[in-house]
Amino acid sequence: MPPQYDPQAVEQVIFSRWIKATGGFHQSAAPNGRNNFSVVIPPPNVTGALHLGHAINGTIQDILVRYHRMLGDNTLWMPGIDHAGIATQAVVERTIFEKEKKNRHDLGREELVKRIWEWKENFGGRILEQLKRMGCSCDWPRTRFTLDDVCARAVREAFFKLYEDGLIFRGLRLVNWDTHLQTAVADDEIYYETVKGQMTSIRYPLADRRQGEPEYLIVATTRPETMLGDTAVAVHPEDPRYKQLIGSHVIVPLVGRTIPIIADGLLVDPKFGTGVVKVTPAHDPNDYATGRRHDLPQINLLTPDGKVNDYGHGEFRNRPYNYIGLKFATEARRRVLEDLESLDLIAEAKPHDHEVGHSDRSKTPIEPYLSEQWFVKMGDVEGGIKLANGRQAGGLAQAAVDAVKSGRVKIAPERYTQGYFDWLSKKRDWCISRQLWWGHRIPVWTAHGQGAGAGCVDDKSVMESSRQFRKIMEEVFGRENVHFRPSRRHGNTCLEFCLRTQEAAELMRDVMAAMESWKHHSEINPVGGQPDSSPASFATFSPAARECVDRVWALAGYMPFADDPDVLDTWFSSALWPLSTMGWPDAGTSENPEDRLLAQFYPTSLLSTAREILTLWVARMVMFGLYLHGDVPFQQVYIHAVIQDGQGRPMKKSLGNGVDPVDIIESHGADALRYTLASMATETQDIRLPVVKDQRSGKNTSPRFDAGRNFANKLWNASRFILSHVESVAPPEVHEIHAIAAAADAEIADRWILSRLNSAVERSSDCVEKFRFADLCGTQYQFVWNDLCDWYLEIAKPRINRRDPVVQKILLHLLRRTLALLHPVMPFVTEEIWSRLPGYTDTGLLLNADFPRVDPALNAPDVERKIDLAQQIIRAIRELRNSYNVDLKRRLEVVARTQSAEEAGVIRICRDMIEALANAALNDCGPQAEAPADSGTALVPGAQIFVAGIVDKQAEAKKLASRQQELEKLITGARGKLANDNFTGKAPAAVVEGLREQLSRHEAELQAVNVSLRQYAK
RNA sequence: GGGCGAUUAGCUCAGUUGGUUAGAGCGCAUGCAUGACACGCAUGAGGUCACAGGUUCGAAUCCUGUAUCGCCCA
Repeated sequence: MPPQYDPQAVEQVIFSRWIKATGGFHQSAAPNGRNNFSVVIPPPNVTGALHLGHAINGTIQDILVRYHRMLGDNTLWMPGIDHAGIATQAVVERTIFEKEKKNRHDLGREELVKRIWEWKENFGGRILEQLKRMGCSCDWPRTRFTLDDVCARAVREAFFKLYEDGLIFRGLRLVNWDTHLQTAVADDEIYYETVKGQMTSIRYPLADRRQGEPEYLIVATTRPETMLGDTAVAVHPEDPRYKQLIGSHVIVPLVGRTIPIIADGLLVDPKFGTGVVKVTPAHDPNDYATGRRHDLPQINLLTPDGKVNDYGHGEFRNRPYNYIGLKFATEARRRVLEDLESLDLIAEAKPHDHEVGHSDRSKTPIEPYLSEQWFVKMGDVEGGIKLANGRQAGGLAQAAVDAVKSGRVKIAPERYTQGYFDWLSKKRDWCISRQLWWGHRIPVWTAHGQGAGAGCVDDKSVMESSRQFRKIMEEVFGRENVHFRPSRRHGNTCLEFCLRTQEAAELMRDVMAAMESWKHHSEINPVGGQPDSSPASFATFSPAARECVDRVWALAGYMPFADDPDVLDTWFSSALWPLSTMGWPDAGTSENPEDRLLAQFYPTSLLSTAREILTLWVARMVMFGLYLHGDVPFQQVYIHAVIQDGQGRPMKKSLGNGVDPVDIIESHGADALRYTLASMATETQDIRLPVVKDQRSGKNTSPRFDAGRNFANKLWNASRFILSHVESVAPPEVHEIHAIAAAADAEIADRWILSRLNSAVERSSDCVEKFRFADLCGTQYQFVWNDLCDWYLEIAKPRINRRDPVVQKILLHLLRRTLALLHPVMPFVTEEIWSRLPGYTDTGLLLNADFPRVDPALNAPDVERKIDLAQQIIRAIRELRNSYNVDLKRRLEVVARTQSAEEAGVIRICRDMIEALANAALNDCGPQAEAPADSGTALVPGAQIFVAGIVDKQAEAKKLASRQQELEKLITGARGKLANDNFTGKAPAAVVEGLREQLSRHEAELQAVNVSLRQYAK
């Protein structure tokens, strides 16, 4: 073994050994009576690369998974990636544009989707390879992708069920619109930037001005172009300046529209600006809400690509104004301001910084945009909703609230539950449509046909008139696979339907094409309005599609079908992740044992994730889990901390302060990365990691990772040392270790280290169960570095060197247990050392070995106290040697004067170790031991140590005097406390007793100090 | 604006229901090529627990307020 652990030489070999031996950490779904432990990975973005957030979360999950695997549980860690709709499409569109100067419309939908799939196969999901380099023991053969067939099946089924139950609806709402990508984006996909703008005060003339009233109302805005869509101005109902104007009207300059002056206490702050606010319901969220309150018209001014639409014109003071086709926030704004200026309607214009939302994907400003979108209803429903287990809930959000309130889902750290409740209790409907091409298509079709609702004015008549059509469709697609309902699109009432399966969707596309081909045929072969025979191309369609079109044609003639162009929000498929990855809704319908995943591993045991998606993702998984499958998706949620740089800033590409975990794996090793990250994982919400630039590579790194590297190296060297002395030793059985510890002539150091190991094991298990990863690392560090290396190995060296068979057995036992103990945190180095144990064969991977168990028979608190005294004596002697600059090689002459015979007994038992580790000869020991002349002295609890021949009387006296003062202060304090009836009466007996004991110890020590002081004073 | 959190040694952090003289790692200082390890060994220095009040026999810990920083939701 080389004297330095070299991760690069080890990690890849070990990883392939694991993969080979376990089929890629594959966990069977066959029942076997053992406990189950399952985790689904928060699926990383397909475009993403590993960052420290993934690394810390991967480490945490792998620690838990490996721990449970070593406990013998059936352990499933489900890996996978997220198709990340907008992010991925944006990346690929950008690449294509850079290379070919083509945009998505040049390529067309089908071609773009094909290109994105190609990109995904070539470049996507590299993060999974990076997780493997970290040693993550996911069930790799089960890797899922949110857009694969299995996940798609779940998405369609979920959508269909929600649609059928009326929990999915279409509506006209204000959404965040990315004018560049031309899609709605979620709130969390927006970042805010301060933009230097202008606050413009504009005069709105009063329409029906009475005497004494002002000529104008002055309205301030940062977005003057939106005035073209104003449908009211608002004042505060109690504002004396305007109270009498409420109900009158003003004229919107440029467009000439007369709009009311309304009173709204929520929108208007009378102290801000002029106290008059323009209301543009279609272009501002607050105004939208105001518009709803007052039933104001909504005038949308935008085209999807961010230009002024046909509403952007008008007439004012007998002059036409036209802004159609101008870019909204730039060109139109400039023109509006110019026109207002020439009309002398600008009262004031001053610079104003304001926050403007930008799309995270296109980096362009977001426009609030009124558009038709699909929503999942979050709020309570009349009569409640039915969950898959038969229970009722008020609504989806309420079901998710109840699951946490009842404790079926626990969130750690607990404080995060409040945010979860706050968010869910708003019960805001969830906008699930995105105007993208990469994603799960919304499985809804609209039929605009004569027989299917044309001319119908209400829902009932639509359903009535379309009865025969519905019957045909139900017969063709299967009654359980299609659901109809009336729908309003662009003001018309028509019939829409949702199809349940992929097969049905494919058939529907065939039907649409067949319908078009027949239409074409009938146009060129008109025979009394209907063709006498089918078109030739008709034969290319499936029999089912042909049948459908034949029958529909016979019923109603040409009927156009439109499929919804939108795709679903990525979170919709993510919300199904624990279900879809385990095969829902198919699971349990076949004999295949692989089909039992859901039964075996759902609900999962734990979800580990970052706090910002507690609401967006976690809450939605709970909702869908309950609604679709009748059970929560996980029993425990663990929220890990966020890693920031040394100044407490988040790590961002733009700041250049990020550390790439792969760089750390290459420079320090995967175990060092894992250990360091785990040792920082406390309950805090932020972790600071000072970042420095590596001089040689120029890459960002952090000196913190040295801790992990050094620890792995320490373990390596301790193991190297032990292994070189146990080459032909058989692994000891537990009873042999018990016998050694229980023997009458047992070495105290052996009993001590076995007891220390025992408590390290106990604490480690406790830490893992309670997610105390930093404590876990601390416990293991202390055991390995301090107890094992600094003390035990040093104490045992003489016995090791004379090949004592007992110590060899202990050493091998310690090494085996230590490797197993550390394996969940540092899998590579431990597995590598394990493979070098005597008698190792390929069948016995540490990966599958038992995690150490607590062995109460080996607990020895009395022994630990004795060794503690010996350690203090050794330290005291070393300190004296050091402070007097005595050469390490010079053997010191030592006398120990103890408070009682008890301490003297302990010192005698530990005599060999004290003499060896302090390089001293213990000449006398006991309550009456005489201090040698000219000796230096040190105090330990229960004993005073004298070291002969190295005295500086003055220094010693000074040291003692300072201790004397300290002790006197402590003693006075303690006596005062004990004399206080308030204390003795109210404090717990144990505390009072503890103080008494301490006091008497201090008194005894003070006596010894005083005696010595008198001697030095001579 | 609402909520949550942080502030303890030069740095990064522990400190579990209030109870002995507040701990660790890194860094720093001094000494050491010692037959496992210099990615090491030994020893040491270093703290008004952000600030101001309060509760208590007793406060880093509980309460109130202030300051600074961060996060989440609007």
